[in-house]
Amino acid sequence: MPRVRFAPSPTGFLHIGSARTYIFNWLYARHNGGTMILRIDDTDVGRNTDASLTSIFEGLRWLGLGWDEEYKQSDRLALHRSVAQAIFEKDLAYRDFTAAQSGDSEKSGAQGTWLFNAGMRQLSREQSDRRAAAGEPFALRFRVPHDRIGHVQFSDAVYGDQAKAYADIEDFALLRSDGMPTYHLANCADDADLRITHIIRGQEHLSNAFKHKLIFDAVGAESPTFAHLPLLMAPDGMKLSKRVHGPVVSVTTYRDAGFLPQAFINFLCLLGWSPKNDREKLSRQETVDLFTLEGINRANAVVNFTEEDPFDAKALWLNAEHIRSLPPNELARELLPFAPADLETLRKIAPLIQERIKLLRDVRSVADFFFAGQLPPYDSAELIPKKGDAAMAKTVLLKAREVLATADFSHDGLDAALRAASVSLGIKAGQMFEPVRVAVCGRKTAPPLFGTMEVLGRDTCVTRIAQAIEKL
RNA sequence: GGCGCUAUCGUCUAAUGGUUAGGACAGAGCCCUCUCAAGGCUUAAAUACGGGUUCGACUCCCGUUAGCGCUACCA
Repeated sequence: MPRVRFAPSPTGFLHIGSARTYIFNWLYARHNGGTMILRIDDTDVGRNTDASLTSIFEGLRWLGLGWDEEYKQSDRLALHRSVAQAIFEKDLAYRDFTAAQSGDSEKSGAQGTWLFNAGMRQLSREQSDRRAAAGEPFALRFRVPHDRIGHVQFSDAVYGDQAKAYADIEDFALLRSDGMPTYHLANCADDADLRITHIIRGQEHLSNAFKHKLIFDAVGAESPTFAHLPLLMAPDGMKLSKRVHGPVVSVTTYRDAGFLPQAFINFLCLLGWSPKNDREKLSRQETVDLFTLEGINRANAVVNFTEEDPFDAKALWLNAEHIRSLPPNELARELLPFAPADLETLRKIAPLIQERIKLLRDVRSVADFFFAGQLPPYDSAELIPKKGDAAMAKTVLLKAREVLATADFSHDGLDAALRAASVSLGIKAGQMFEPVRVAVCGRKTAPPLFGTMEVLGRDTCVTRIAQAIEKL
């Protein structure tokens, strides 16, 4: 039984890259009948915030992909320290009394990789114990066997065989001088303890995986299978980041704009993974059925957003697709938080706007005239039909008012009545409908006229037409 | 700088070494039509570059270039 985990650190809002990582883990678990674990990696006390914790839970709850077990790393410090101690006892780690580097260091300009701080590796145990006992602060570093010829190696489920020479891996820290575990240690200690079988995470960790392999080996734990995911990039070519790209990459931005969770999930899945059969629009169950690690590709994927347009066109299209395939009553329910109307009204409106909105929030602009008691002001020139003039508009509206007073107010009844009216006026049907549409909706582009009028009802329609006549 | 990873239309992607390099979104055009959509049809658009290997390379190998990641007592 596979056991997978999503391990966010609560240092910022949940962004779409993290959401995708969660989704892939969840999909893998569900496809294989495994266990999905949520673990909050909160060992960086200084950067943790409650707001981001809230954001993570809110985002995940919205996705609606539940997890089976939940942990918090800060509850597990004793485990981390005991693992560190065990590694130290085996002499696979040593105390480093060098003060922490401050700021961005010079080493990026150096000739090679920094491997360790001089003098600390070969400190005798006695010396080390003495200085520690004297209260001198130290970091605990992993003793990478630099002198050994050979490589750390593992096979990544996505990127294939990986190898890195011992000589190229620096003595990374396990424990900070304040005694807190580093990411590497806490991460591996927990993964081993929770018996994680597959680590599915962003490719930024591919290089870290060598260190992790070293830790797993040091504690005698079987190394989980690694599956690294290609990164999500911004159109500017940079890795997606909360810091530089802001709320456009926040999950809640998508939620608040009116994405359906499944559409959002669908979009994210297609970034870096393909079902290989040209399928694009997928239901949750289809995605679970189709998902495999083999379908994941290796190249980074760009999320095409801009400042003016925060959403990738494909995401929008997928959302529209999912909206269109919803039963109207369900769409009405989804619309409820976005529209100033009750469910009953929305049920009537939903079929009219279903194929006209890309985001749930579009209901406010597309169906505004259903909600407003009084139409917002519009230019009376709008009432003039194609190849017509103000006089024609007036004639049309007068006739419409007359006909509508008694017409059967159903789609077909209205269709018949208004077409008949256009015939009796000797004008084209379109010239008849246009002024009526503007009078009733307040603008030229709107959902189909008869269905709209049916929902609006006789009183509202007749009143609005009368008001339009006033304007002419 | 070192190490690692990657490279197919603008974007997401497909292609047991043999296809006219396919699909989708976005773009353009046409049709349908009471407007707007939706739908249908058409169109434009790609294998980063250079070498190999092979009868044959998007596919395998090498190099170049470019991008990304890691190189912290962040994760």
